[in-house]
Amino acid sequence: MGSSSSPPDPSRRRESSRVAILDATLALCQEEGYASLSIEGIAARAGVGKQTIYRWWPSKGAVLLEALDRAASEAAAFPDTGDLVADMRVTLGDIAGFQADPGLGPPLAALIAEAQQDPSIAPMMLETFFGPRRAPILERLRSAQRRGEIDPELAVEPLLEVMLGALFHRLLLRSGPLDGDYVAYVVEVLFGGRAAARRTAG
Amino acid sequence: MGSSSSPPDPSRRRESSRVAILDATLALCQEEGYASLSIEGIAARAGVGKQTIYRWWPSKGAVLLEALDRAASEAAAFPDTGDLVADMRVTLGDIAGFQADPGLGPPLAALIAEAQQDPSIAPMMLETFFGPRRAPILERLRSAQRRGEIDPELAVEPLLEVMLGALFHRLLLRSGPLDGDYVAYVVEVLFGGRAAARRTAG
Amino acid sequence: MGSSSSPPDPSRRRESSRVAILDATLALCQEEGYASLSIEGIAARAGVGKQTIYRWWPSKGAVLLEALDRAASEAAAFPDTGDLVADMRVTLGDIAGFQADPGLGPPLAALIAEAQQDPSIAPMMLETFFGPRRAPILERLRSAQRRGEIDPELAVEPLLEVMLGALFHRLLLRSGPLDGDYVAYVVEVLFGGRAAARRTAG
Amino acid sequence: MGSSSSPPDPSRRRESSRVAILDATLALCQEEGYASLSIEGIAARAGVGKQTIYRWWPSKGAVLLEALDRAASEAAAFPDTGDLVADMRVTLGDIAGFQADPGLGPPLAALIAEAQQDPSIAPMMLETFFGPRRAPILERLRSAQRRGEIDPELAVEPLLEVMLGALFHRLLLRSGPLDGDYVAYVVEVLFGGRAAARRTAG
DNA sequence: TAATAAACGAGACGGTACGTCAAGTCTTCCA
DNA sequence: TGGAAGACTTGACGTACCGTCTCGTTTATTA
Repeated sequence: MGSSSSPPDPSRRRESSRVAILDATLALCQEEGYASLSIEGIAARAGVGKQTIYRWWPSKGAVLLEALDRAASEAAAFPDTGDLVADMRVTLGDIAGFQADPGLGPPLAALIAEAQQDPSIAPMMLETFFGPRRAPILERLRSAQRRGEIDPELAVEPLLEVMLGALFHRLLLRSGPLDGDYVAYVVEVLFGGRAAARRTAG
Repeated sequence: MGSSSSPPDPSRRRESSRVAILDATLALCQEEGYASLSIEGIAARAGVGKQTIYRWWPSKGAVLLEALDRAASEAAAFPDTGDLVADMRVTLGDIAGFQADPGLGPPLAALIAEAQQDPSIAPMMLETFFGPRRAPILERLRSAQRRGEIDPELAVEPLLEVMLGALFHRLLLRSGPLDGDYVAYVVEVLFGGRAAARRTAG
Repeated sequence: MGSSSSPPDPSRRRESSRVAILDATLALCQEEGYASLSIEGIAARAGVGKQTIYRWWPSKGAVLLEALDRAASEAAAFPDTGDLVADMRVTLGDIAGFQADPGLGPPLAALIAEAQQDPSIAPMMLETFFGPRRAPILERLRSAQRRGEIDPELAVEPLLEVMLGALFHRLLLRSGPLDGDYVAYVVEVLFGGRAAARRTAG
Repeated sequence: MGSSSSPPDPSRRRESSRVAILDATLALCQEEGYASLSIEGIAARAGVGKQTIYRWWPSKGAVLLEALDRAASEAAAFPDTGDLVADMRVTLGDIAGFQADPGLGPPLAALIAEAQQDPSIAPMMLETFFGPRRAPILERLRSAQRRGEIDPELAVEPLLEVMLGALFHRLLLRSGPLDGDYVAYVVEVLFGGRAAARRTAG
């Protein structure tokens, strides 16, 4: 018996097709929306056979993930001026700007959406896309702990989840604009203690 | 000439079909996942014609929204003991429990996902599903402001977005468990000021 | 148990609805063709409930049969001048004229077509529609036999079938025009002996 | 821009699917009748996707036409013994036998019926199905003219229409059996001059 | 410098679901 | 209580894509 097909040889892969597919995917997603994105449509737009897509990507979401990752390659700013509130405003502002970009936010939202249906997407997204982008922010939070700006006992990963979750709420539920005011609000509430219950006030 | 089709008369609607459709929708979504949920499948399971679904709901997502709303009718707890941190832990804990429920969380996540593709879902969801459930929490936050537990100048709607966004992050990205520890963390960070930059410490 | 429904009482039938249905049926058939004729469309055009049609007619074809019968009530000419060839030319010409009428031929063809699918139509058509119209022609053929114009041993019913079949060929297969030339040809070949093999010629 | 879809490439066509579709079509038509014949049913019975049918045939009738043409490929007898009446009896008898066959007559009748609703069927039928089958009969009639058996001035195409129309009458209206007696009658009346008005008798 | 083997474009295939239309049945309300 | 209105279940329509499977055609090493 044996397996009927061997895995493809990456060294023979045609780079021009790969790029054409990624470009077509992002363009179609931006123009028509993820809902009407189809493998057939991508193949036609890229001038590529469907099999070439199926050969190299496991799913439609994986193609979009790579396309988005490629498009978002410009590094965000991760300043460390010593002022945590100010630095976080800049960093979160960059991320909010990405999400508010009409060409990038919707594909990202679509990808998060797709992850709900396709269980292979969520881990791929966390590792490939979010992981590398979050690492410097976690590092900035840890440096803040070392300087005593934040309680050193606090786990910083969930802190990042809260910060980004706040942005996701607006990205996914469209409950308001993803602008500087909202970013400032989130930073103020988290790092400025603005919502802190004044339990010892009395 | 006149319009070719008139809207259906709700007084002639058959309640038994409506309930069968909602039950079938939620059951199928729980059993097979939203990805393989289809109007055809719902109709078959409910013993109903497809047209009956198309007649009364604009989209698959709208059916699921109503089905989920119906299933989640039991009121969550909104205590007001005077201890904001403790009360928020209870309330957020209830919501996290809902999202962690394997029969309710995935459909909710699917609905948020669907809202990314179908722009009519997001507002419907905010008004029908989230709105009524959030109102008592907002009221609790305002009562906290009146008692001086929270800065009275602070807008409370975005505060709720931050709290719920933190849960959404785990619901949608599966970055960790939606348990009491996480809820306690979020409440502590927001209302306990645990992450507050100690700018005046020196 | 017993049958759940009793046959309707014809004395309570509303004549205005019957006429509206027949008018709508023929009009729709002429305007849009039999293929797109539907009970729903007839009911809507006639301002009548669908049930009213189902109550009084067994099938769509039966409605059209009655509608066509009603529209074709003007008697054709059945002369008996003593000249069989001339008389048949007039009579067949009348029938060909009916079939060539763009408002009457296509519905008749559609009815013959429908009879192929609905076995109750063919006998109904022969009795209701064709029977009364053919009787005077048969009578004319018999009078020709009595006068010695036709072999008295010959059965005349099949003779009529041959004559009308010739017209049906052009009606149904559109193999040529249903005009006076064709009628003259048919009459000549049948009653003029134009195609007769000249076996005794020598 | 250019047309959005190109015609399919016949060289890539799968013959096994074509045959399965034709077999399924004729079988279903014989078993259940043309009225309940559906593209869905054919596809299911043939183990084929619906698109494969839509790709290669323009309509349900066209599929049946090809199926019937395939089933009726055995050549009929076209003798030329010199005796026109006898030869025509054989030839017409063969055709009547085909039409009287319970597996072939009804599909042929259904096709003629379908041609009334679908205007593309009639010419297709005349060219593909009837044309080749009629050619040798026309040739036989012309040879009869050359021998003086028939008036050489007579157009033979309409003569064929009259002969076959006679059969169609019985096929479509079920006014009597399509047997040898009827065939003999028709041949006698046309070529034997049995119905000829004896205008010069007196 | 061929030969050769893989990836490629193209697209037909068996399927599933779409959203629409009409069939015939059943129920409600009106005159 | 007959009839208009129309919601209901059923089932077929023709379309869009799915993911798989050949086809010839590049393309880029290996012989």
